[in-house]
Amino acid sequence: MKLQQLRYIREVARHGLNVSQTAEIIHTSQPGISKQISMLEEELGLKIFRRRGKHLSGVTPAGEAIVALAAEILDKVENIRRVSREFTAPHAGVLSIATTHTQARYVLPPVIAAFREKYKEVTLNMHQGTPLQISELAANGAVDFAIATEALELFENLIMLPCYRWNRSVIVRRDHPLAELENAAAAKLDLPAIARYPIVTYVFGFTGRSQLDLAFNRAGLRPKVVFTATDADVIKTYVRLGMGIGIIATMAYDPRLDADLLALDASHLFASSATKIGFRRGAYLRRFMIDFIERFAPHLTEEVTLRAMQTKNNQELEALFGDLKLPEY
Amino acid sequence: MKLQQLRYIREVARHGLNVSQTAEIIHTSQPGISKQISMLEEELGLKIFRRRGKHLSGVTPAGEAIVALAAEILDKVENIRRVSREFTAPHAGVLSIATTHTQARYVLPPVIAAFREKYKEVTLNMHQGTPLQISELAANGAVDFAIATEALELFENLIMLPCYRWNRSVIVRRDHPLAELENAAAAKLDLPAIARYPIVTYVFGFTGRSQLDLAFNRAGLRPKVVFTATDADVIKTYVRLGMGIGIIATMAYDPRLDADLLALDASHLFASSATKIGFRRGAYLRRFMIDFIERFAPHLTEEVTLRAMQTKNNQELEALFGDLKLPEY
DNA sequence: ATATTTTTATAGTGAAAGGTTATAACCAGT
DNA sequence: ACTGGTTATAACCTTTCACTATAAAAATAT
Repeated sequence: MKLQQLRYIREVARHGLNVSQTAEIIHTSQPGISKQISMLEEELGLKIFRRRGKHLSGVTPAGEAIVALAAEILDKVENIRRVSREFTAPHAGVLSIATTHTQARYVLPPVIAAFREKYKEVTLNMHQGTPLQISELAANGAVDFAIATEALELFENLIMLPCYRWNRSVIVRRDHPLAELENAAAAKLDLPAIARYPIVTYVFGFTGRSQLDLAFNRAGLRPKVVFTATDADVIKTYVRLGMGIGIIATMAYDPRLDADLLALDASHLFASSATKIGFRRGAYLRRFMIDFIERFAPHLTEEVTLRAMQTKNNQELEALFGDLKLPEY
Repeated sequence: MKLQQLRYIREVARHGLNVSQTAEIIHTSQPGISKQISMLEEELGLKIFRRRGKHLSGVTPAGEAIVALAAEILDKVENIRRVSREFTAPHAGVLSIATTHTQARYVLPPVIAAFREKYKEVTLNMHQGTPLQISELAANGAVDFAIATEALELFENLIMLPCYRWNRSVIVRRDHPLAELENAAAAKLDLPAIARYPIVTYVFGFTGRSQLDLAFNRAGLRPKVVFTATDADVIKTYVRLGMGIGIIATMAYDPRLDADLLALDASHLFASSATKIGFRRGAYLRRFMIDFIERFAPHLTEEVTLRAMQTKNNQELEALFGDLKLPEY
């Protein structure tokens, strides 16, 4: 048994059992892969893949178990490499983060700036995507961290650490009727008042959109959502055009740049959402990665992170953070 | 990085950093190992082993982490092999058990007999040793199961399942003063009565000997232990010679073969001990292995065993069995 | 201190492995 | 039945790997 063989079966399983395509992706020849897989099957005395004629058509039950073990092995091999780099070049390396617009645009910039200042030799890769894409990237090991508010919990092999809670604001043009509430008691803004106007907000599945629908449903209201976008910048643009009132994450309102708009705190109307940072269970975290987490969420100290890494499933993880008070914005 | 290289560093680390000796043990040449280790170190860009001149003198901090990961990887490779054998030859294989005299002689025979009946193609290896040796064998993966009453808890990487509780009996010659208690109420036998006579029992560290000392100490008694042995057969032999009274595990008294001796139940005098079966955390258990466990301890069903395998440390494990009532003999 | 034994590194060699290209064989969808 | 895509086989070549022999260096004994 060779590591190469394990790698081949993992990659082939990952890429839809298409050997030729897999060969291209991992820059080797198709016969090489086919041959090594056959040899491994020969050695183990069983078929890992089911075939229909010459084509691979499925994974055998034994194959399922073997491919899963192979993946675990290769992850650990990667961990050996990481440990080595940690010792040979502690402040150099690569940090890949996948995240959503909201985080990338409004939350991460100061964290990233400070991080880069300290770790000048760490190459930073940022990938923007939908919460689901982000989670998948992290679950596959394509990126080190996923930072998002949704979808992270769908992957059992992601360790998610809660970072902070945040609320929503209603943003309106200064000539909008609701603008009169600017100096009134916050309680004056209520759901019926909002539902009276056309709404511009996030697409479903983005930035805690589900919490928003939930609140209206509970109140028995059917708001007129006239436009949805995946990011607050687009939303603000259409609010400016007078298309309606916006509902966005509070941290996406910039008092300086958005001076022409008015933000009305709506934290009493919608349940707050928690943004989380997720990484792969079993991955070895470089020191600078642990440091990044702590910079992003100061309560996630090295000790807390290491403890979370020890957990085996999401139940244990939740037990760990069950009674934690998160900072709330 | 090759699996072979990982194997070499693990073996060298295991065998006191002596490359020549390691080469002999694993049946290969010393230059081969030396070269592969150098190549791996070259690839990772760091030294795994510290050297004094040409001799290996220690493991570097990075090396510690790497060797540990290598061991985990190789364990999983072994698991792949086991999965394969499970599918290609479900009822064939090897079952290696390390245990103490008491278990091997008095408890296991019927279990083993029934097991062999069902799994004729499973080669059984039994190893007898001290509780500590037994635990080490299991912790290293040299055997599949360790069965013992002591020392198993010393290894964090052993999953131990409690099998049954057992008590002690005092065995005396029929001409001994204590023999008069044969038909009396059990309560008549007490610690002072026992402490009055010279005692023949287990060596410290064997078969729950510690429980025995504990009981006497608590009662403020200093029994005269005149002879200690590692097994009940030897103890019985010296009791027959009139050297003193014996205190042995109740299941080690055979009414038929030991008809010349009298066994007085002492379960009310000494706390019962629990015999456990232990196996390596992370090991893949073949079906016949799980079946063996259940035959040995019927309450350890497949489901219970699989659940126990999911635990990550001994605390979790204890939580799982905390409120379990074991069969008691 | 010196000699002897033990241990590791280096060099050279042959067998085997592993990847490559070319090509035949085969399936799947039109 | 044909065609485009996919996998298996063959032949070839380079690299790897383990082996033996031997040199070099430590550790141990004298």
